[in-house]
Amino acid sequence: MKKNNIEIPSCTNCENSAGILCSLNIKEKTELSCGKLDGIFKKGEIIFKEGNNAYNLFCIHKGKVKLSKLGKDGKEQIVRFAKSGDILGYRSLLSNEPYHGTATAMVECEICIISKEVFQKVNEDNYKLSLNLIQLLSKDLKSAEQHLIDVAQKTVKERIAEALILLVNSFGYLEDKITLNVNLTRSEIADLAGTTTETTIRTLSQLSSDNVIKLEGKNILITNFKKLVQSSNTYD
Amino acid sequence: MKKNNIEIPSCTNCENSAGILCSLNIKEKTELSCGKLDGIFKKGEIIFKEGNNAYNLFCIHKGKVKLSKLGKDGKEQIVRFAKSGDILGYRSLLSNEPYHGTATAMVECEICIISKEVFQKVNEDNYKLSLNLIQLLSKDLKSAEQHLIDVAQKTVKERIAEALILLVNSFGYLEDKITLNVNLTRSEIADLAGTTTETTIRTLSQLSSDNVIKLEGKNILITNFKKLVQSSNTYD
DNA sequence: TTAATTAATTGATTTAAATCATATAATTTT
DNA sequence: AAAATTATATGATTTAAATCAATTAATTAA
Repeated sequence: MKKNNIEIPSCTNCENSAGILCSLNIKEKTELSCGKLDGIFKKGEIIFKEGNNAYNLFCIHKGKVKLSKLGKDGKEQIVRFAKSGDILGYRSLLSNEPYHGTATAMVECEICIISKEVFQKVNEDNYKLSLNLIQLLSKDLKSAEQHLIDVAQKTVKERIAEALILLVNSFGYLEDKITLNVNLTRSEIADLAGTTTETTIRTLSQLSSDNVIKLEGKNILITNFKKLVQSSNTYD
Repeated sequence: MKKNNIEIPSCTNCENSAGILCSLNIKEKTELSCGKLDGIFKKGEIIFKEGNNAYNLFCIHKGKVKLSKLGKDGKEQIVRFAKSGDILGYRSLLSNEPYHGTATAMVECEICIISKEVFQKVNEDNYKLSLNLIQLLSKDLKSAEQHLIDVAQKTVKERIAEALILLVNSFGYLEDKITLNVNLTRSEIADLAGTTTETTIRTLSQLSSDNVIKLEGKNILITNFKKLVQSSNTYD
């Protein structure tokens, strides 16, 4: 991480305030801001590591982050994504546990680093924030359970389609409203869908010849979202 | 559900107080108790159903419950178990969402039913309870993520071994300290491990000939727990 | 107590997806 | 700009586990 001449504003006038911390009043936001560090993480850099002691809350000001866990034989499983306005590490801070997963910058990221003590103090004084955290956890748990069922019961093609939908929902499109606003390697898509790189490549080209998506170098264009949803066999 | 002549004590002197509600003081426990209903659910009876509106918190006074979700083609996926002292439904109540899964009584259960309003009120006034809920959710999320990785990366044998370990951790043994204190059908074990009934049967008899477990009718005896853990290939 | 379901078992066959093996293209590093 | 590394691509082969099929055992209902 590079701690340098970046200028992330105080929490009191952060444009990302629509996120989880929006329920805080000015006094609390000031308190949260007090003593925070701002850091730049380069693409590929690790923000925190699974199993390490948790001392900080990370608030993504700008950028894209993947959360992953290590499985059998060191195989990576991507469990979630995070972007501007999302917070990371709060679970470990509130439960006094090591970080549950590894957070990696997918692009250059600007991130505010808030100490455990400050976060705990603010949380203690604000029921609304606790409730927001409960709801956030609840949402994450719901999608983890859904992801579990998907991996357990769906075909690879359905899972890859589902992975693409998750990417759309997490990061959206470029200005053309069709090109996925994120670039993962085939191997990362595999780690997300729970399959292998080769199978991912084959499946993507299959979806491409089905005219569901279009592959243009690193970019994936979603040419037929409706068909993509059908391909994912999602029922809810 | 049968609402009849059972006598579950007030929360103030419930012997299950070691659970999530232990942080409440007498006044709050009394408040929680006030207006609660007690019900008996017979084996196989549904306590609440995935997708239904959530109006109540369920507190298991006695019994065993499985939480499951429906997947592709109606295939069931067991996501968690609950027993005496555990609470069910709080996620939906706090997030104002329908129940995320279906809760089914695995044996005859005695369950206290607390209304949404009462639970919300008590929760609002007690930061410690909120924190406990956050930690509980956090724990559930952690195991859901682990379960996800297991299903995505492990072999069926490893997953079945893992499922048996989960059953030991959830329900323990009978007095002989070797017989699993819960009976699932082969098909339910399959729904937990994310495989088919036939494969489950074959894998269980394989574990049996490896002298890891012993099959005695409905009962499963864990004759070599250490070997079971090895079979599950669990690394943490 | 017999009939009807539901659960457990075992064998044979199929298949989806992993693995293995190379080849080529695209980045990075030197 | 060349070398080295990493990512993408495709074909051939293997394999774990699902599916299909049929039998027996154990519950539950009539």
